[in-house]
Amino acid sequence: MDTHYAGTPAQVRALGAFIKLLRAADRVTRATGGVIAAAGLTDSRFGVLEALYHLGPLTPGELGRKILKSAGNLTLVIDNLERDGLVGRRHATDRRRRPVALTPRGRELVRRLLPDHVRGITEAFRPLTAAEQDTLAALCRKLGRALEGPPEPPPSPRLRRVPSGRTTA
Amino acid sequence: MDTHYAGTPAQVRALGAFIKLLRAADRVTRATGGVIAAAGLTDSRFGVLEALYHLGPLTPGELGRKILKSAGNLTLVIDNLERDGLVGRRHATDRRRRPVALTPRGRELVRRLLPDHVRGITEAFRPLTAAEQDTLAALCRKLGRALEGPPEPPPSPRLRRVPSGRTTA
DNA sequence: CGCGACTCCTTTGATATCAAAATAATTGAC
DNA sequence: GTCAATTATTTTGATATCAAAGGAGTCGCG
Repeated sequence: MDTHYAGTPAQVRALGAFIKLLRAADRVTRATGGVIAAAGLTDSRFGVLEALYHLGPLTPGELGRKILKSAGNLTLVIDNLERDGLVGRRHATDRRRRPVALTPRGRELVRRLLPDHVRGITEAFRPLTAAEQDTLAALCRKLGRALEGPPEPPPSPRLRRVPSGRTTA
Repeated sequence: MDTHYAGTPAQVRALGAFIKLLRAADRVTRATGGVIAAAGLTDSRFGVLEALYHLGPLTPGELGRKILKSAGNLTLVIDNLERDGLVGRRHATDRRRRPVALTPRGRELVRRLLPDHVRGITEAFRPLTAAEQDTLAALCRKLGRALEGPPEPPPSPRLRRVPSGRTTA
């Protein structure tokens, strides 16, 4: 849908780019979702499995930061993956942080799906030349990086607490 | 997250573009969602309101095709908007197709939110130059169009039905 | 050693999302 | 006029999503 908004040229341009960006993302997601859906997975589940496949066991907090899901959502997604025997929660020294790891079955599923999934993505991007794909990636990266917000500071030694109220806003 | 996939150069390139496209779309959605959320709306609700604002009353089927939501989802989203007094379902000659229209209150809400929403989008895209925004839009459009699938054929005269079974797959 | 501050994850409540099935309405052949 | 085929929307069931609240666990000050 073209924009119907009557604004400044900068606004019309940004709105047009915004709509087309979201549409393209939606289209490629739908175009490439078949392999995942055929395996009985959802995008979110596959995202969790894929992250664990590439990076090894991760705590829910680490997973949430990697794949940009809220803690509450991840609890449910991990619960369902565990129920299906694709991941397992491990115990660790710090019992607040429970790493999630792939089971052998989960690892095998990702190993089997990834090549087809990647082939599907490559096929979906075929309408763009290699140079166009590089340009698209560079622009998306520039935009995404700028909107990332400042990186979280590394964990610092605890501040001494003061008697009156919290130290944070 | 950079790709960790060891594939052909074309695959690595497409995968990189894919990830960055989805990340950028996610980032701009989150960056621009504040105005909508502050008004107590979700992205989907606002999408419905915005489509009705620009295009006038639409049936759920037409809305679904415009904003790419399933019929079942739209029923719920429209139900909630109707409950909140922002849209109304109308009766039509063909009682299967019930157009949805903005109420005066819904129209006023969109009229009030749109300028701020568009300003937010323009601000979010500021990290890209005007030329870069145009290039991004053109590439996304090219990609999105290619993945659209053939447009639905216009409604055609009914085929004569044959006695044995259905004519469609 | 006790306890408050803080971290991490789970639970809760509401909403969104889809596919599939069900229901309601229309259309046209016989 | 009847009825099968078709169209459009709703309902159902399962899952995903978030924000906020709650529970479990850790840490360091006094």
